Amino acid sequence: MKASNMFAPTLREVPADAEIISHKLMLRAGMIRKTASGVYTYLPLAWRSIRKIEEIVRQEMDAKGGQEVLMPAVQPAEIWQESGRWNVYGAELWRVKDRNGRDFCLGPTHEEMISMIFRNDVRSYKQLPQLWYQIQTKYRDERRPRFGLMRSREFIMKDLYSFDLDEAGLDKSYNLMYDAYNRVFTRCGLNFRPVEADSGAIGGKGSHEFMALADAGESAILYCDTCDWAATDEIAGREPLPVEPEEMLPMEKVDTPSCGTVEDVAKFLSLPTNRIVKTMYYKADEQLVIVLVRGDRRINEIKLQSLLGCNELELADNASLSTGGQKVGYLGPVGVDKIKIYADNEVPLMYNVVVGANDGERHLLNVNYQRGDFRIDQTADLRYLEEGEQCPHCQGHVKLARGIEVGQIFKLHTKYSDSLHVNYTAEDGHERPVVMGCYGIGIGRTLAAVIEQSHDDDGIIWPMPVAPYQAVIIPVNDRETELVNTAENLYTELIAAGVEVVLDNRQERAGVKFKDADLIGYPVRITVGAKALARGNVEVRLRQNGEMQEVAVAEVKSWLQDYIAAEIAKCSIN
RNA sequence: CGGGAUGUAGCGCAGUUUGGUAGCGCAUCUGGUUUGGGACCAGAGGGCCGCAGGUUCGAAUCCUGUCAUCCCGACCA
Repeated sequence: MKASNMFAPTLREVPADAEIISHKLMLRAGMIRKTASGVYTYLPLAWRSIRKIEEIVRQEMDAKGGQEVLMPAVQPAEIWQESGRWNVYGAELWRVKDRNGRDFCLGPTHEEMISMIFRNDVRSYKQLPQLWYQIQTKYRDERRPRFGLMRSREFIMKDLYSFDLDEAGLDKSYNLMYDAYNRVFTRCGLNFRPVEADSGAIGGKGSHEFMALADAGESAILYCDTCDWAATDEIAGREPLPVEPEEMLPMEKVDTPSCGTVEDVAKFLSLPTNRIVKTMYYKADEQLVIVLVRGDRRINEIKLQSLLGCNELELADNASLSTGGQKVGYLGPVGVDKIKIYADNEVPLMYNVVVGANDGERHLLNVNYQRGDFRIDQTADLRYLEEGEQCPHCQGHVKLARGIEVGQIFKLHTKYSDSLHVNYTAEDGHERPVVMGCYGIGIGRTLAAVIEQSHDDDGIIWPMPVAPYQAVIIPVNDRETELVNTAENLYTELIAAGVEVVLDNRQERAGVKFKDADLIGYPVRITVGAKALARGNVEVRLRQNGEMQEVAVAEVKSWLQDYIAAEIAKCSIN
C-alpha cells in the first residue's frame, strides 16, 4: 500500500466525545468513525486488524472441529417468543417491524436461530457432536453505549454453539473451547485471565469469562494472590467465616436521630459497621421483599436476582415503604410479618446486632436471630466478596483488578433444547434434548483491548499478529531520487516477499510521516535516509521499544521476515 | 430510566450574558520558500450557528418545543 493513496485520515486533535485511550487512538489513527451513538464504521486500518483477529479465531475454531456458518442478523419475533426471551430480554433487544408490521429483532445472539437450524435438520445421535460458529454483526440497544468499540450497539462477534449427546459431551466441548480461547487471546497478544463467571441473561450454569486486564475495563474481577482462583465480582463469594459466640444481651431501643446510613449509625453508637445489619426493601417483579446483609457488605443484586428468579429487581422507592410508617435508614426485620425476608449467609451467625426499629428515628440494639428476635425465610450468598477477604479456596487473600470482557463461554445444558424442543433420537430409540453450549468472542472489543493494553503517548503499539500492516518505509526526503528509488525498490521487493508494508510516499516532511507512523503503530519503521544509505544501509526502528539499527539494503527483506516470524512466535502457544 | 452538559466549517473551540447578519487555530486548495520528529510566507475555498415554531424592523444570541451527542448516576436503608 502506498500512503499517498491510503485512506487513513489521521487527526491531530481528538474528537471531544472520546473518553478512553483505545477510542481516542482509533479515531486519531483514522481507524474508525462514528456513524451514530454506538455505531461505527471501520475504515481500512481497523478492518485489516479486525480481519486478522477473525482469522486467528477461525483457525482456532476450525482446529477444534468448528464449522463456520452465517445466519441472519434479522430474526423473526416468533422464535424469540418460543424461547420466551422476547419478553425477558428487555429493552436491549433491538426490535424492528417490517412494512407489514411484523415483529423482528436484530439479533443480539443466535441461540434461537441455531437451535432452529439444528431442530430442522439434525435427527440422530449419529450426527453428534456438532460445533457450529459464525462471525457476524450483532446488535444490542445498549442503555448507554460508550467507549467506542468497547460497548457499542452494533458489534462484530464470534459465537460458537456446541451440540452434544449428554453432559459428558458438553464438558468435552466446553474444555475444547476453553483451550481454544486461551490460544486465541494469546495469539492476539493480550494479557488476559479466564475467570469464573455468571451466565447472565443467556442462561445455564457453568461459565468462564476471558478478561483482558486493563484499567479501562468495565468489569471487576477478584483473584487470589496465592492460588489460581479468579472470578468476576458478580459471582465471587465464600462461606462465612466462623463467629465467636457471645452472650446474648437484652434487646434495647435507642434514639438515633439523623442517622440515615450505616456509617451514621455506627458513628453515633460508636460501633464498627460490621455490628449492624442492613435491611433493604426490594421490589422483585412488583413483589416487596426484604434482604438483610451485614452493615459493611454490599448486596449483590445479580445473586439476589438469580435466587429470586425474577425478571426485574429494583430497590423499593420511598412511596412503597411509607405505607407502614417505616422510614428509610431506620428499617429492620424485627416484627415484620407479611414480607418475605432473605438474608446473606453471614447474618444468622451474628450476635447482638443493631437494626432499624421501624419506629421513627430509632434503632434496636442487641438483636439476635439465634434467640428468635426476627425471622429469616431463606439464607444464601447475597453479597459481594471484597478485596482483602480470605480466598474461598485457600489461605491466600483476594485482590481486585479491572478487566475487559473479551470472551465468555457458557454451558447452556438443555435450557434452549427444552424450551425450543431441540431433540435427537438416541441409540435406544428415545428422543432426548440435545445438550448445548455457547461460546462468544467480541471481535471489536478484542481490538480495543489490544490497544488499551499496548500504546504510548505517541500512539498504538501493535502486537505483530494483529497489526494492520507489519512495516512502513519512509524515504526521508522525497526530492532526492536515490532515496526515493531505494524506498520504491525496497517496497517492491517486500511486497513480492509477502510482507505487509506501506510505502509512505506522501509529499510530506519527514516529521509528519514519523508522527503518523508512531500513531498508526506500524511495528517496524524502515527509514531511508542519505547518511545511512551512503553506507548502503537503511535504518530499522522498532515501535515497541524505539530500538534503532542499520541494516544493509540487501539484507532488509530477510531481516524483516525473521523479525516478523519471531514476533508472531512470541504470541503463540507451543 | 434519573440528573447534568453540549450542539457554530472536516477536527478543536470563541461569539450567546447586553439581539444588528459569523470568527480563531488545525486541516483542505493555490503559489513560493523549506525538507530527519506534526515548517514558513502570501492567498483561497468551506457554515440554513442541530431541527421546528414563536417574539422582534432584525435572532447563533431571547422564548417554547423537539432531536442528537457526551458525561455522571441507577438508589446500600
